[in-house]
Amino acid sequence: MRKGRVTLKDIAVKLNLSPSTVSRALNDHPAIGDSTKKAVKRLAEVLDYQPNPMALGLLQKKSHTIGVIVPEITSHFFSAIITGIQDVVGPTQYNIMICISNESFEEEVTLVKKLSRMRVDGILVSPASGTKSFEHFQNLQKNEIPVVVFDRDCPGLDSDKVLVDDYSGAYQAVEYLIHSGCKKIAHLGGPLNLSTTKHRMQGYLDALEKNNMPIRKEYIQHVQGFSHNDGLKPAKKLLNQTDVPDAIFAINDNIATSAMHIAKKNGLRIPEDISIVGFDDEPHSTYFSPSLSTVWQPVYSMGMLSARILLKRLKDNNVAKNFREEIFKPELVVRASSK
Amino acid sequence: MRKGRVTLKDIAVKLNLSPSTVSRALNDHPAIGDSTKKAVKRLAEVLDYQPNPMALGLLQKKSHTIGVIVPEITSHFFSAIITGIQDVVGPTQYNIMICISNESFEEEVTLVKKLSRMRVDGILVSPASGTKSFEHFQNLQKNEIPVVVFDRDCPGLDSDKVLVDDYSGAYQAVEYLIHSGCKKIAHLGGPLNLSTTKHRMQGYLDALEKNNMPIRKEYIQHVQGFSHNDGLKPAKKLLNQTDVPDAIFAINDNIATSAMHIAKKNGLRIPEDISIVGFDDEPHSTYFSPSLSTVWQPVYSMGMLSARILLKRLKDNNVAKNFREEIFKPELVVRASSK
DNA sequence: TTGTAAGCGTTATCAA
DNA sequence: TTGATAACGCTTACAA
Repeated sequence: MRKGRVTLKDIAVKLNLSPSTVSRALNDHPAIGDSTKKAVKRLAEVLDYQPNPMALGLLQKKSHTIGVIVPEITSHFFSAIITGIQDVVGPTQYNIMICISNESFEEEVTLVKKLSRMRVDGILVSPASGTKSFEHFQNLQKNEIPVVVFDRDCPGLDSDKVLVDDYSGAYQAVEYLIHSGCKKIAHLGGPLNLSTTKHRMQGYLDALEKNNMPIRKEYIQHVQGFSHNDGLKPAKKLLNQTDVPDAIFAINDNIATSAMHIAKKNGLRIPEDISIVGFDDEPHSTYFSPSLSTVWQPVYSMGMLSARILLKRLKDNNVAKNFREEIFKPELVVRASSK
Repeated sequence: MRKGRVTLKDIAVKLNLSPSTVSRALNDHPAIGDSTKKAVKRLAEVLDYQPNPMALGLLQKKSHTIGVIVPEITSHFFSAIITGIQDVVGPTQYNIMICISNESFEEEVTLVKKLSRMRVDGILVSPASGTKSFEHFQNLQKNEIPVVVFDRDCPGLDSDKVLVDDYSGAYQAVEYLIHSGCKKIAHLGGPLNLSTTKHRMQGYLDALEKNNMPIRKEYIQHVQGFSHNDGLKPAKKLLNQTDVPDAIFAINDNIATSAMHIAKKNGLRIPEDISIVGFDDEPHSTYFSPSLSTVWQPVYSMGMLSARILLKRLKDNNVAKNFREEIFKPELVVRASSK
């Protein structure tokens, strides 16, 4: 009695009832008398009864837990998505297990296995930049664990998806640079196999082409990761050539700051000599000098929608086989780092 | 058979064994024959058997889950701590459930209840800035859930603690400002009831006093939250008075950037007219212009140690009643925002 | 309106 | 060396 938590049985004994009656009373079963219901609920309250989720889970073959796999949490981008997810899932019966893959395919696979072993009811995932194959996600689906992919697409994977029109965001940014008079627009692209990298790159290329601007290979560099340091070397390559670009469209805000750093170091004035545009609209980007022009994405909404789609699927017992694909529109935000 | 996951029983049936034998074989019980062990393990491998953690949890009254409560995850500070925790806990049998209180006492209480209901085996927590009472943590302890507090102290709460010598960090920073010739050193403090706020403030006050500098009330302002925007108003109050400070020691890097922002706007040169020092050493602080002087904290180590202490306690069945209190030393990092 | 009993998947105890 | 059984806490037919 002193040991361990209060159980249904404890309440049953104290009230001279059977555990099943207590269970039904707490679950507002119609066949239970009002007086017993009240008595049970009162005692449960007093004893601070908390149903054991493991017993429930075992019985219902559900963990009531949703796994969330993100590449990292330091950026506002992913942490805002997580906030969106939490705000939707929080009020429900589900718990969230946040896992960080550190942009590593291997860690992602490990996490997926772990979550699968845990019997999570569903998974929200934005794949690592190193992720090229999606077997691990398909294994989840084989185990009837629904997967919702967000932000970074997994081409070929049949699942619900909540994405951003990266192509449009990039196109907007580059077309704006063109219209502002830039003639030599460079691109600092992301890790090569990411869908976001590809789509933004395509937006960049198409914007140039549609505006009859030449595509110059030496104006395209790719970073290996998304942190400031990852951008320094590629930015140097871009800015240390004889025919210096007069604009850089960067894969994200961090990399844009790498470009700003190198540009300043090389004595270039921003935006007079070179315009710089990022992607993501990280909060602190506003406070750099000059403040960074960038492409905003509806991150919070993405998180919420991803969670809602998963919850709906769980509610419907994962029967619907028609997967949803939702695509959000990003928006260019012009600040002081561009003309 | 087709439905649901592979269980011990499935394996047992296929091999004409009893479930208990299979269980023992998988757990390398000495009394099981080598040949059966091999057969069982092989089949388990083939069938991709994954033990059901809920069954185990029910039996052992353990969830094998550790709850982590942090006020936010956007700062490098907390996300690095989380990384430290993950790196220690990841290789063990335990899972981590990361929860974000959004600096709100109410949300923190809700999270604690949720984790308690979940039967987490232990909790690592850094309290919200709104948290003044610690009953919710004491309730956990009553339920024999060990609590390790990190970074932000809970005065009066008996538990393991992993803290930083904020006093020393602040003292170092302010004394350095004094030695560099600043005469009018202001402080942008944090939310009032946080231990970190108090200790850094005391370090600031003592450094002034020990160096025979006057303490001027009008040079002390407090922010309500830790984001850039929270710092703008207090920074204005500090910098829009007639006798403008020639140095600001800010509670963290975000707030320091608020001060930088207002200082620049007011036409002050940094560091010629005013020195600014932050706290936390956020990675992007290096890339502001001028790069920010700040106080570094061993965040990753803090996360690792907190996790290790909790794991140790779990291993020892939470018997030891002598709580550990570990205090890390922070270090001043001088960059370009100060003389 | 309430109680009984079975079962979810696993391990530990006892017996064989 | 292995098997049968009970137990963990809960829900749900089925019975009363």
